[in-house]
Amino acid sequence: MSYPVFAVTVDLVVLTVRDGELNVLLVQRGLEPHLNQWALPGGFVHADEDLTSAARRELGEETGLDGPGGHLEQLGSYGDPDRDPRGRVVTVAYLAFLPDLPAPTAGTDAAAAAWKPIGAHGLAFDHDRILADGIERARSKLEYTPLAAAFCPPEFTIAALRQVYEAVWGEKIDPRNFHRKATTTPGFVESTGRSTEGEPGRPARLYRRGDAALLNPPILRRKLDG
Amino acid sequence: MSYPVFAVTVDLVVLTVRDGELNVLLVQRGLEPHLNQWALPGGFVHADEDLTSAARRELGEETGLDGPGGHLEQLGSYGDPDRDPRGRVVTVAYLAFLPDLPAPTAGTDAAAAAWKPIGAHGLAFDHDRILADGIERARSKLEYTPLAAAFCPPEFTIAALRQVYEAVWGEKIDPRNFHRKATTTPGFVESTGRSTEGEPGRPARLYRRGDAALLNPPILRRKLDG
DNA sequence: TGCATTATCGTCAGAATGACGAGAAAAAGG
DNA sequence: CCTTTTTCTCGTCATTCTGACGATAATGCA
Repeated sequence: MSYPVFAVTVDLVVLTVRDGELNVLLVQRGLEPHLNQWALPGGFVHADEDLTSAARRELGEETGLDGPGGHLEQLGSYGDPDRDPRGRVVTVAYLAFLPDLPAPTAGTDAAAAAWKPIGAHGLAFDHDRILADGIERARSKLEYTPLAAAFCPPEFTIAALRQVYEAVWGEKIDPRNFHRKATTTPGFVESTGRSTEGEPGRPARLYRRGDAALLNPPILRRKLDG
Repeated sequence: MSYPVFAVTVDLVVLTVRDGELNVLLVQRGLEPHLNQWALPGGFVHADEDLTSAARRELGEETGLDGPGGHLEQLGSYGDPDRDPRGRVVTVAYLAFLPDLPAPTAGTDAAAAAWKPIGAHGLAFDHDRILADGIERARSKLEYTPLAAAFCPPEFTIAALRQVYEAVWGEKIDPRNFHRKATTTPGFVESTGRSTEGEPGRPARLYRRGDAALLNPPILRRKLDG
């Protein structure tokens, strides 16, 4: 049997919220092709490695971990014949949500790693498109799942959760209506009994992520940009 | 540079509604491995071929076309190291919705092709899992998109559209409430002005698919099995 | 003490939903 | 030809959900 030969990589769209803004983890390439250009972190899948394992490994190499509060899912595959000058390379993109904590560390084949606000970057390969797809997926996921909590530390306030929505969607949300929605939607958040201390304003109750896989009813954006 | 070598295939989850039941297109394998076992249709990606083009080509080889009224989207990639005994094979799965019309024709490397009701098949490779993922995706897509119309011919009645939801979700829906929802949700369906003739009961108005990419508000299932 | 800030609770009108009644318009059958 | 059956379509009504926004609670800070 004869069939074409491919290389397979994983690329990561790692999102976090910093200072009320949605950020993505980018690396400056230390190898050809696209030397010194910014790109999504990623690398080749090893010979005896699962795709998800490869994504988790790359995530660990760049950030440290996707521990509790994080989330990792497959985003999609990209395989245009001319997307990589080295030859036929199919990449399986993964989407990760992380709390703000980690400071990125450049991997072995990267000159630098940094959080960058989402926006117009001229990324290497087809990474601009992969990033756009990841952001759109994230915006949609927040509507129907409790994954906004994946952007938060294990314990968080309703206000912190709301700021995730505001950052990812890029629109202001009424704090009173959001509070009602978050606390009454079954399985979204669970109270820990604790509260914040030392912050300005009235102390806020702390919550952890609930056990629902889907929000019912969902939290819908006002305007759909379909 | 050295890295592992892969083969890349596309596999198709082709769904349609026949006699009020959700059906999937399966082929009986004409080659090793898993000779004579039922599997999802698919094949190797050619040397100079886009992933989506490969999926469309395979769909054409098995069914004839995914013409107007149909829909094709990427479902996800599967790459466990031992998923294919021939070696390291990553498959990119695609999900297709088609109207009932076509009768399947066995491709060159298949002994047979047939529509089968979804349910417990012992499919080759990891195709049981891919099929389950495709069905779950379809159920979810009907909630938030107008893609139920992709299961219908270019002109269809509201009742036909409702039967798609009932088949895919496996639950009965009140015809009167569904009629109100379908006709008032912006961009879901557009009236053609024509009506059915010769059918029992009052003639039904015919509609075509609307131009919305997302349904707002969505059509939510009662029970979430997530 | 008074003020700014933030969290939380309540209220109210409008929209959406689920349950269901009832009429309209055709085929089918005596 | 007239009745029955079938299916489509439009209304009604109570309940729930949403968006807008007022009011109060509980803290830090001047």
